[in-house]
Amino acid sequence: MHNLHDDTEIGLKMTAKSFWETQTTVDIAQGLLGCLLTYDDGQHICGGRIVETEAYLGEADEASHAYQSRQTKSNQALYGPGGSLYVYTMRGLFLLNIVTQAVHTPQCVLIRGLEPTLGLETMAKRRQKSGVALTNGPAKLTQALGLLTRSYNGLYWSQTPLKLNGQKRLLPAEVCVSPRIGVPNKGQWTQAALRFFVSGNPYVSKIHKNTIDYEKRGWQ
DNA sequence: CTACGGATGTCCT
DNA sequence: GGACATCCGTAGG
Repeated sequence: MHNLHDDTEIGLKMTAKSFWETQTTVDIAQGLLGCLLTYDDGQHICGGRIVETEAYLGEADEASHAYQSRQTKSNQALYGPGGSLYVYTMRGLFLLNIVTQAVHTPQCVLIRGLEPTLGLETMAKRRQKSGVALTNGPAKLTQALGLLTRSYNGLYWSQTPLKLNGQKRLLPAEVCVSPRIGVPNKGQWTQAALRFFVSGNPYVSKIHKNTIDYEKRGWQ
């Protein structure tokens, strides 16, 4: 993640195309940890710090929707430019990914966990839950944010009601790495260390309770 | 904590 | 028509 930290007298420049297209997807997945993500559904602005991500590595990756260059109407956005959104639905739920790399290189980062900082009441109302269950999963956080549409699928993130800010990024004290969640029977791609999370943060999905850092929540 | 079943859109035959 | 999917909630040990 070398060049993530370099231009950070003012933080990460996520509006720059080069942020998404000149670094590896793995570096971007790690670099997004600690960045602020918010969404305005027109009524309320909600959001928080990204605490968990996964990298999906395109044609070669058996877990990727673009495995073997698969191209369908619903995964088309993966083939777009870095920094555009890939919103995927499964079982009636919405999952938020950000495309990485240049056009026709269908890689992305899945946002899996958020530490809420903005609009907590609204998110609790939408989720009918409180505490970590607000945003400790990829479909939980889209429900909390109110991002329940695919209308921004394929658009560059800054042209949508979604905001990403790496300029006041919190730094993880330690980044943990593990296999991705929900990728069974895919050989080395099931095992691949492509999930990244803030060690000890309570909003990481499926975190072991005895590893939670209640004091600093994994931040420096 | 683990295990299962729900509920739903998309793709392919 | 059927299989399956980047999941979630809850029941039960």
